[in-house]
Amino acid sequence: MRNLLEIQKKLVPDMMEILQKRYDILHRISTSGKIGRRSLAAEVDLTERVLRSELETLRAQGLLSIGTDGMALSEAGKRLLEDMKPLVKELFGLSELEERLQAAFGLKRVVIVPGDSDESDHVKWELGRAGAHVLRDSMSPGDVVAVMGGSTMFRMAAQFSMPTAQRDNWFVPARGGLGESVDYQANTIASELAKRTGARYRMLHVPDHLSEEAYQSIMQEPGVREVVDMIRGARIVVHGIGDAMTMARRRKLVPETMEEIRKDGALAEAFGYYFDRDGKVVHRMATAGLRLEDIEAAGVVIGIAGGRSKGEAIASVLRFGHDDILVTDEAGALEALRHH
Amino acid sequence: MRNLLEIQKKLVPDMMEILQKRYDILHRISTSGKIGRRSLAAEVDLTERVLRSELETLRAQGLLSIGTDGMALSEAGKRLLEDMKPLVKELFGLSELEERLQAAFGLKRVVIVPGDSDESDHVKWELGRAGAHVLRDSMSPGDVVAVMGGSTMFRMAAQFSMPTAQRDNWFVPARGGLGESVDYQANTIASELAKRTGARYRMLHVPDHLSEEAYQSIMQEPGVREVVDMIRGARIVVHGIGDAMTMARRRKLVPETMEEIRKDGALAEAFGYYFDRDGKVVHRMATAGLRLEDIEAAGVVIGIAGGRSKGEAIASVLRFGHDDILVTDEAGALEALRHH
DNA sequence: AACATGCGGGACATTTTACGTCCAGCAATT
DNA sequence: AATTGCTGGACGTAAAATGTCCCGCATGTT
Repeated sequence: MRNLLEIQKKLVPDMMEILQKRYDILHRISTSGKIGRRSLAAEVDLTERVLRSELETLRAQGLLSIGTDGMALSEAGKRLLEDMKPLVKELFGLSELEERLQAAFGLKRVVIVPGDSDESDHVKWELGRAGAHVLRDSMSPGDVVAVMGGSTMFRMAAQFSMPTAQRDNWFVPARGGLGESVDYQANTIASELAKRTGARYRMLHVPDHLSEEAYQSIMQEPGVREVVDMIRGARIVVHGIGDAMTMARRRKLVPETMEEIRKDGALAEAFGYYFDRDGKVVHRMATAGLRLEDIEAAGVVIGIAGGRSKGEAIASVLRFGHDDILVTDEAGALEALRHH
Repeated sequence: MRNLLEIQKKLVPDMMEILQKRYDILHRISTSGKIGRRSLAAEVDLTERVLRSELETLRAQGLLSIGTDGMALSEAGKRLLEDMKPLVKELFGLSELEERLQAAFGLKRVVIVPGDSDESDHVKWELGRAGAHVLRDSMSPGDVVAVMGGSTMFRMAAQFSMPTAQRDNWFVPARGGLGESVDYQANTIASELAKRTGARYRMLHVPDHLSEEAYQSIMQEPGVREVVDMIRGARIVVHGIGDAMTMARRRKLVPETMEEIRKDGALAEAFGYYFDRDGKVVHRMATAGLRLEDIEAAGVVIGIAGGRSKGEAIASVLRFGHDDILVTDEAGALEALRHH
């Protein structure tokens, strides 16, 4: 956050969008030569009326010359486009990257924040904020949102906000307790999110890792059963992405299991599962939380992770193919693309 | 038009305003420490509701921490303000200049475009565009607008536009013919303005300079009389500002008169009158057009002139004291202030 | 010469957003 | 305990954005 552009993005967050839209329009006119409003609208994918408003402001700025036979750039418009050329990459570079990631992994949406989470804490927080933003956009009244734990999710939750409180939204932890710092527990994060929006939440008071029999017996508990049903029916799932080995260690898996998943080529971890480089699940276990089939059934799955070091893991989870939205940083995006 | 900022101003013209507003808010919070919404609204001169919307977006950007005991900057907010410090002058330098000019000459409004008209034609056109903008803002339905001639006025008219055609506006030439290029005639400019907006216009088919008897007789003509009455009742007057001697020559004044006004210290010319450095009128003559008393009676008087070389003339006319709005460029503004 | 096409721009109903206004609930201070 | 100042919710109204349709006008085609 040092140069003018970054400051402007902070103070006028809509600016980039508008800037890009108008640049698109000018650029399209530039390449098309004389063109009419209707055909232009189709090309830049705006409704006729919206485009018209844009054209009016562009004309008011003296960038367009509009005649009865169509419109073209004025001299000032041509000059402006020329002057912009060297800046386009700086301005819209991330948007291009977003589109490439989106196409490469068949995602619905990609959001990239500038920087590298590995290098700077600031970027980590920005990543969280971007994630919060995306989640907010994705939510509708009545939604149940299942969230994972982790430091990224924590930073997301800490910056979450809703314009108006939605009392009929539910936040639930996607999985049980992990024996980590309490701040990073899925339970904690679900409650934080709920608190910050006036929504409601449920807690899942079971350990994440269960033996089969313990699983069967605890599922008999009505208080648990109820929450689990809610979790498994969540419309939105938000999760971080981690390195497989680091997560395995943090989960305190028994050495044999660790060796096993390492042998299987486990590379990434997400929502409690381990994935190899092809996005294949190499390890699964009984869980009271969200299962793979619930992920597949969920309406919107949002992955949040950044940093060059996580790029490969991100690519691996995306290959799994059930994420709809990815929120990452520049370094993570580039690295993920490299492993495509 | 080379750097990012200039490009953004072109493509997103409202951006600077928003940027400044939000910067103001942050800055005020910064100096006030913890402060409430109502008192802050009074300080930054916004209604409570508008301020509230701004605060919401600022908070969404993570720049504010709002508690039940008031608001303060978050760490990110403080850092942003710190990062902005070196850029403030570049960003809002002209606004400060505008305010200083406004205060110095008791104007209602000042608009300054960057650059120097003497140096660059581009600035001349920008000056015209800014003038057009100001005029548009000033107009209300039913207004009669009297315009002077000159190249600046020409560039203003050429870029004038209205969002929606106002059939009940009138454009009239403030004075008669001047024997200059037809493009720069007040008549031509009035008609151009009318044409560009769907408004109506009248022409004044008399020479600007008249002997007393010619004046008396021509005013008997009903067609003339009618237009003259309209001119003299104009609510808005738009004029350029020129160097006295240059204009005298262009007007082809007889040598004796020229010598006379020179002796009187004539320095500037505007709406057909000559002013000395104190803003005193040093020469007046019979005119079928706008008279001084009409200027004084007009609701809005807009002066448009730029360039370092015109700075002194601008100061002189502003001293006269009947202009409400000044549109100039950076060089003209600085020079005018120097002669204050 | 008649015609069809595509153009900008006017018009208007409708949706969406912004805004002014008032108030409830809360925390700190008097 | 009362008061003050704070945020955030609520809501009707004003204003802006938008979808939709149409008209007159050039231009190129039949």
